[in-house]
Amino acid sequence: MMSSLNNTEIHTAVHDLLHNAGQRYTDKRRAIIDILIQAGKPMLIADMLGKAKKMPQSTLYRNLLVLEEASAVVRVVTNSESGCYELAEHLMGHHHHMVCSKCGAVRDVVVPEGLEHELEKALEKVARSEGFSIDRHQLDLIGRCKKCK
Amino acid sequence: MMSSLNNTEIHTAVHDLLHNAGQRYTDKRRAIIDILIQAGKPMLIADMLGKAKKMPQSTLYRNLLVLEEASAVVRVVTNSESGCYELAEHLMGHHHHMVCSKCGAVRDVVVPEGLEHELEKALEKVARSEGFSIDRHQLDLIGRCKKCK
DNA sequence: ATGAGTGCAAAGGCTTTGCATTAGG
DNA sequence: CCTAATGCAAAGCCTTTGCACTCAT
Repeated sequence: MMSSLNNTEIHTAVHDLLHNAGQRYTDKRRAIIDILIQAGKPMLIADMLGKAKKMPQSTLYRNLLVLEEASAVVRVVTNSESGCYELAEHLMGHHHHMVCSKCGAVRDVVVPEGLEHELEKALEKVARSEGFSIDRHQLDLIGRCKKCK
Repeated sequence: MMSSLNNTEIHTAVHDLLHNAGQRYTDKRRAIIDILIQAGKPMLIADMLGKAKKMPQSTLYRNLLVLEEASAVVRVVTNSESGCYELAEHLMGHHHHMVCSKCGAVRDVVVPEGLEHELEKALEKVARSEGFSIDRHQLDLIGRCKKCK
């Protein structure tokens, strides 16, 4: 049901996603995807600007919106001062986040599939009774990482 | 394990929390807590400013930080443009959020206690193996509400 | 050629800060 | 009395927008 792709497959998938959205897979967009692949975790916009030193802010911001619209990346909600993005779930696999409330570090975490499935069933049931239709869920563990404990 | 308090009990509890933190329970802070009690759900800073018409922005922002520091309120992370706060869990009871990705409406939702407990156990186990200590978790269902479906 | 994508700089919007005034204990 | 809290305005910071230039098809 769930799988992550290798780097080449990811680029191909993103190319297709953009193409279907009537967008081009330009060098800058490829560079952004490469950064997210290499990081393997959610990246702050501030950090992405540090990694891609030649990329103007406006280009990064605009392309993140395009990539999000095409479902290649998702914006991760955090309490950080700057925006945070990662590859979409169908590229990364379903997972959750451990967020350090002190230093802001984010690590990916996977819960047992059985429990995940049970949780989804329960959430679906509650949501249906409220007339709410679920697109996805986001689970964050907030606490202290090894360094900040 | 799970309980919500009545309004008077909440004010008393907040008073004690602030007192323990060496802070005073002033009129403005009480007004903020009243707004959150009345709303019964997470409130955007923008909306709180609308409710408390006489409160300057700086007073609201500063007091939210004080109340958060004293564990009376928590900042809810959203993709909204402005900050979002609600009463802390020990005042509200543990719950999760259904967030409409179109209109931004937030509803509280409670999952069966058994499942919640099982989930916590599993999360604790994963976190421990990473040297991460969990303070709390946040689970959001993202989708469409009845109106926006 | 022709519209999408890019770069630079300026504008926008939410949040924080400085400082003088007021109030709670 | 004395420090914390408040109010107003200005400054900060992240993000968005305008416009001219460049690139890919």
